[in-house]
Amino acid sequence: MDDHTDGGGRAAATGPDRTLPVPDRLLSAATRLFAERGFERTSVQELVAAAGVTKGAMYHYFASKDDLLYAVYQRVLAMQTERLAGFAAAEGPIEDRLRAAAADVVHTTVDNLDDTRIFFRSLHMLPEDKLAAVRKERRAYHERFRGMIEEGQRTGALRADVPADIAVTQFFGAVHHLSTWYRPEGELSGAAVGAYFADLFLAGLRSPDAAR
Amino acid sequence: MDDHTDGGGRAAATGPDRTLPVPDRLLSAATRLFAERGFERTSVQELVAAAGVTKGAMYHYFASKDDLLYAVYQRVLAMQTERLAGFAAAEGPIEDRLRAAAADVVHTTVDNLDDTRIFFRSLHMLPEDKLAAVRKERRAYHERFRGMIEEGQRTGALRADVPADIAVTQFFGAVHHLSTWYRPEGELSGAAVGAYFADLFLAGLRSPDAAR
Amino acid sequence: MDDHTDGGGRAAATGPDRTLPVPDRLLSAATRLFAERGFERTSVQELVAAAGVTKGAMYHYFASKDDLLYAVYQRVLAMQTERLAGFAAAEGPIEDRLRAAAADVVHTTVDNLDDTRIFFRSLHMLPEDKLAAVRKERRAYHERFRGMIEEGQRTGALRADVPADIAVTQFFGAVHHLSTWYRPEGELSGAAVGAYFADLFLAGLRSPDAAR
Amino acid sequence: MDDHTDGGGRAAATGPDRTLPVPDRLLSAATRLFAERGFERTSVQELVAAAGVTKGAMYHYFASKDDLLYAVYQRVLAMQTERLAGFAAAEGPIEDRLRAAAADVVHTTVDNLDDTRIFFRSLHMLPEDKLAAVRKERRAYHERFRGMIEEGQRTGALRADVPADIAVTQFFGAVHHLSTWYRPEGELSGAAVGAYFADLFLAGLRSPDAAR
DNA sequence: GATGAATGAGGTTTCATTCAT
DNA sequence: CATGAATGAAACCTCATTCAT
Repeated sequence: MDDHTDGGGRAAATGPDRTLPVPDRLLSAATRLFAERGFERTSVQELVAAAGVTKGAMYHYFASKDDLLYAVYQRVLAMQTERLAGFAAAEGPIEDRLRAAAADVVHTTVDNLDDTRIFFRSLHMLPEDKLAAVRKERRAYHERFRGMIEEGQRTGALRADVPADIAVTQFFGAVHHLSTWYRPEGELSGAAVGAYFADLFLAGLRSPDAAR
Repeated sequence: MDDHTDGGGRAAATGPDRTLPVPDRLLSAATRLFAERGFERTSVQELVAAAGVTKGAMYHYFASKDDLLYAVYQRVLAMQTERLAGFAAAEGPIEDRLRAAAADVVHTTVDNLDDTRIFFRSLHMLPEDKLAAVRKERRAYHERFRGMIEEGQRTGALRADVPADIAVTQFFGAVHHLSTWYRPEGELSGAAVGAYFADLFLAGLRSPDAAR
Repeated sequence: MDDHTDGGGRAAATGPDRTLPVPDRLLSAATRLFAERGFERTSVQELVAAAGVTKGAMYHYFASKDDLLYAVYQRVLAMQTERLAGFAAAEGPIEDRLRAAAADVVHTTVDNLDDTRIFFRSLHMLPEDKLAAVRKERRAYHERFRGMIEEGQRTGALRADVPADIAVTQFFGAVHHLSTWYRPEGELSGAAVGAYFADLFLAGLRSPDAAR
Repeated sequence: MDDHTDGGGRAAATGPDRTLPVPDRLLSAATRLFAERGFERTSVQELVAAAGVTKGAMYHYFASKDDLLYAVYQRVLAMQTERLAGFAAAEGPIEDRLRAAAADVVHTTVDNLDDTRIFFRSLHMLPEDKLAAVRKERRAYHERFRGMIEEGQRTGALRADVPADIAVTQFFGAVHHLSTWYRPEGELSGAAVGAYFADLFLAGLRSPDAAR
C-alpha cells in the first residue's frame, strides 16, 4: 500500500495502463479525477477518457457514476479496516500498539492522499443507502480504534478523564485533515508526520500517574 | 456569536425573514442549503426560493453562484480572524491564553457547524482566484495560532521537540472534523467538547519539565 | 460630416463627453458599440455605462433598446438623403452630377463607417414597423439616385441596355461593402476610393456612342 | 448547386427530412433560420425543433451554437472556392473567363441567397478564432479573383489605371448586396442579373484601347 | 462484451424593462 | 428628471444514462 498512489499519478502523464483490467483502470482514473477536481466536476466522459475506456464499458461494470464513487470508498475502507485489525490483534503493551496503529494510519493516509481527499469531501454525494453502508463500516473502524484506547484506560496506562470517543475523533480529525495541507514533495515524510502525530496523541492521553 | 445559527436554522421552518435585506437573506439560505446538501446539489432555483427572492435579484447582488459561496467564506473568515485576534492579544500566561483560544475555536465551530461543513467540503468549488484569497487568509489565521505555540515553546512552557506547525494542523484537523460527527442535540455541549479538546491538545504539548 | 467619426472614436479613450446632451451621448455610444460588437452583443448596461448615463435616463429618452437603434438609423438616413438632394438638384451635365454624387456617397460612407456597418448588419433587429419606415426611406433614396441614371439614359449620355435599377443596386452594394474592408488607417483616402468607384461606375454605364 | 435552396425552403412547410443524417438536418435548418431571422434571434430550441432533433443531439455534433454557424460558413466557403477554381483554371481569353466567373458568382449567389445573407450579417457573431479562419479563406478567394483581373491588366485587355483590388471589392460588394434586394419570385432570373452585373463590371474595366 | 449516438431534464446565467422612491 | 433594485422569461449548454447495433 505504501506505493499505492503511483498508478493514478503516473497515469496522468502516461495515460491509462492498458494492461490492467477495465474496472481497475476505471477505479484508478476515478480516484485521481475525483480527488483533483471533485466528484461533481468530473464528467463520466472525462472519466472514461482518462481510463481509456468507452462509456458503454463503464456502465457494464458500474451501475452508475455514484456506484463508481462507492467502489472507491469500498476499496479504501477495506484497506483501512484490514490494517487496523493487524495492530489491534498484535501482542505487546497497549500503549505501544496504539502508537504504532496511530503512526500507521498517518503513514497510510499520506500514501493515499487522493482517497482521503475524496473520502470526506464527497461523502454527501453518495446515495442514501450507500452512504449508510459507508458510515456503518467507518463507525466500526472507529470503534475498533476506540476499543484500544479503552483498553489502555482500563489498565491505567491512559488517562480516563477524557472520553475515548473524544480522543478518537480528535485524532482522526487530524488525520483526515492531512489531505488539506500535506504535500508529498515537502520536507516531512509520511513516517515523520506519523511519529509526531502519534507522539502528540499519546502524550495527550498518557495517564498522569504513568511513569515516563 | 454563540447564537449565530438561528437565522438559517429557523428559516427552514418559518421561511425567510422578509425584513432582512436581500443579500443577508441569500447568505443565510446559502449557508443552510450548502451545508445541508452541498454546494453542487443546491440549485440556484432552490436557493432563491429558500431566500424568498427572485433569481434576478440574486444576480443583482452576487456575480455568480460561486460568488455567493465566496461570500459565505468571507463571513466565516472574518469572524474567525476577529475572535482569534482577541485571544492572541490578551494578557496572561501563554498556556492559559492558548487553552482559552483552543476551547473557543471549538465552541465557536460547534455554534456554526454549517459554516464549517461548507468550509472544507466546498473549498474546491471556488474559482481559482477566490480560492487563493481564502487560502491566504486561512494561512494567516493559522500562523497567528502557531505564533502562540511558538511563544510557549520559547518560554519553555511548551515542549519544543514537536514543530509548532504540526501541532497546529493536528488541532485544526480535529476542529474541522467536528462538523462530521458533532450533533448539537447530543449530550456534549460545545463548551464541554472545547474543554476536552483543549485539554488533550495542551496535555500533548506540555513541556515534560513544566510543573503540573 | 466629414469629421463625424470623432465623437465616438475619441469617446472610447476619453469617456463620454459630459457636456453633450444626454440623448446625443447615448446616440454616440450606441453607434460606436453597435458597430464594434453588434446590436445583440451590446447590453443596455454597457450602453449607458459608455454614455456616462443611468439606465433610467436612457429609458426616459428612448422607449427601448430597439428605439435607440432606430434613432441611429434615422440620423444616418437624414444625413444621406440631405446630401443626395443637393447633387440631384445641382446644375450641370448629368454625367458630372452623377459622378460627383457617387464619389460623395463613398466619401461620406468612409467617414461614417460605423453607421454603415450598423445599417446593414442590424436591419433585421428592428421591429417590423420601424423596419418598414427605414426601408421606405431607403427606397426613396435609391429612387432618387436611379432617377439621375434614367435622366442620363434619356439624354443618351448613359447606355440604356442595362436597367437603371441594376446599376443602382450594384453601386450601392459596393458602397455598403466598404464597411467590410475599408480601413481609415490604410493608404487609400476616402476621396481616392470615391474617385475610383465613381470612375468604374460611370465607365460601366457610359454609352458606347458617347464621345470620350 | 442550382437547386440548392430547396431542402431548407421546403422543409419549412413539410418538416425536416428525417432520412437525412442529423448533422445535415441541423445545417439545413440553421441555414434557413439564421437567414430568416438572424443568428441572434434564432434560439437553439427553435433550431432543433426545425431540424426534428433534440438539443442533446445537436450538442453531440456541434460544440456550440457558434460552431453550427461556423459549419454553415465552411460549407459556403468550400462551395465558392471550388467553383472559382474552375473558372480560374479554364482556357480562353481572360476577359471571357472573368466574365464567366463574374456571372457565375452572381448566379450561384442568387441560388443560395440564405447563405449570403448569413455570411455578411453574422460574421461578427463568430468567435475570434473561427472568424480568423473564415476571413483567411475569404481573402484567398478574393485574391484568386484579383489574380484574374491582374492577368487582364498585364495583357492589356483591362485598364490598369484602377487597382485590381478596388475592382474586386466593388464587384463583390454588389454581389453580397444581392441578398438585400433580390427576390427569386421577381422577374429577373439569376442568370439575367449575372449577365447584367458581369457586363457592367467588364465595361467598367475594359481598356479604352481595346477593340470592341 | 462493447459501442457511441441520442435523449431530455435541469443547470446557471443574461438582460431588457419596470417602478417605487 | 433620475435612480437602481428587482423582475421573470428565455437563453445556451451539460451530462448521466439508455439502447439499437
